[in-house]
Amino acid sequence: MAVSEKSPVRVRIAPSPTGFAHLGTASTALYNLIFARANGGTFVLRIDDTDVGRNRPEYEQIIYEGLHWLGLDWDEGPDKGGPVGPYRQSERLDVYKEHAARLIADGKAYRCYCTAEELDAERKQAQAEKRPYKYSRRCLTNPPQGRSEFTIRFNVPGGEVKFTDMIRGEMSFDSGLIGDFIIIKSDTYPTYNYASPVDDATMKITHVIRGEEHLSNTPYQLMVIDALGYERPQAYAHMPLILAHDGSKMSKRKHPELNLMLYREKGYLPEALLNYLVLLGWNPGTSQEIFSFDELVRIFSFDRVQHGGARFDWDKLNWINGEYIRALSDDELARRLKPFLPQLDEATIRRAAPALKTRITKLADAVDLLDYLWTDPPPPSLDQDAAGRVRAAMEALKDVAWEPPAVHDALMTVVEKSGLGPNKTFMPIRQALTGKKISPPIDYTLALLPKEVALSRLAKVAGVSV
RNA sequence: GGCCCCGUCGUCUAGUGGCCUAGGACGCAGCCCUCUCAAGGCUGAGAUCGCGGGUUCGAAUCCCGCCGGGGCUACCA
Repeated sequence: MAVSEKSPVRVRIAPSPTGFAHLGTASTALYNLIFARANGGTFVLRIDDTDVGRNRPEYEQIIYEGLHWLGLDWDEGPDKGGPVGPYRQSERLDVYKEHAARLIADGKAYRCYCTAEELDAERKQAQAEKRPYKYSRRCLTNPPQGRSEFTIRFNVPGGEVKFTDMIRGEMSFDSGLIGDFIIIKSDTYPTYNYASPVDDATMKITHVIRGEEHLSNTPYQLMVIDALGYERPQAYAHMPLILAHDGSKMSKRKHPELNLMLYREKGYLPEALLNYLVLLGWNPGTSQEIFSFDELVRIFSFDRVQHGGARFDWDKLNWINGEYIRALSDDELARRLKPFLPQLDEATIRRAAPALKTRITKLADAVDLLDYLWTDPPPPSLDQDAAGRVRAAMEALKDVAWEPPAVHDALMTVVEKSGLGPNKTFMPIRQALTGKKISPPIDYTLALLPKEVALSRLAKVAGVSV
């Protein structure tokens, strides 16, 4: 993507601290960071906390945590500072107020004393008459007297609003269809379509990369920037939305996959999640599907971004996560597994790593495979022959080095003597040790357990006392 | 309702007038490998390209209409 030389690239994300860290925030942050790094630009984090009713400071911390987990770190933000701060909208109230005063002085905004009820009635009236609703502009010409509570409305000038979307090309909206919208609420806080462009302009944002839900908001914001006499961002990019698996919009209630922290809890690797997200709405035009961040910085481009929303698919995410896990070294896998296996010491986790690698798709899957190491399974009841083979195995194992290869060799001599397939010997052992029919390869299943514990579990099912 | 965006296998997608009897990936099925489960290898099923009209010698690709989905239309962001 060619970028004009005139000003250094500055991009931003502007999440609202109104709940858990959002998947969409992660996705938008990723595209912004890629673009920033590709152009030697700056990535800004701004907190859009103008909804007094829903914002909570702890939610801001959760956003930081989620972004840090993914490695999507910002250059300027509320916690880091920077040349164009403050970066929290609630701390920029005077900025919005000053700009609003200027707009009013220029006749580009005006106070509105209408009550919510009156506006509601206007809207219903328009609806009943099947007429597209636009604010009546009553307060522009003859505001009601003797009221003290007011909002400030933007005086929409009319005309075409044009801008460049890096994904869709030239966009054009008829602002005659847009009513005078509120820019300052009666609680003195700014609305989104006002605070956002004021901040984008004063923070010298050059490229606005955000979700598609903001495409229709862009003309509102551009009008504000124009009215203030600021330079507009060079371009916008509206990324496709991430839809629920059934094609509907994701909702916090119905779709837990919206919650970023869920992925960490389930054991998705941050780099795998990022890889999946970038593929949801973009492709390189080649068959490559696994990308490092640096690779993305090199090859990502907005002209290969999808225009329509993409459905979230756990299966594909799981596959990608598995690919990343398999690509990890044993040491690294063990390190990442550690928080998921608090019952085990590091050495044990490390010894299990090779056997786990191709068997788990998420880190948390390791628990099912290894929980026999800290819980005693109920002993299965075996028939005489099987119990006999277990006894033979105990005998063969007694003096063997407690490592998978040695264990394996010892067991094979028992298999050979039995004249039966290996499973006839291995499965009873597996069940005796784990209580399950599925476990890591039998040599690992044995060797991961302390030798005495393993032998005592075998003894229990073989009907011998140790 | 108005404005805007979108519509190719179940899902993510390639495709920009002939190379498409529509390609890849995930998932699914079968086979091979194999101590279980995976991983890996191979094979296969799966899309009349939302529908209907045009334009053209020729359309998934261009045009129009319709239908469907999504977004915005808030003193939410």
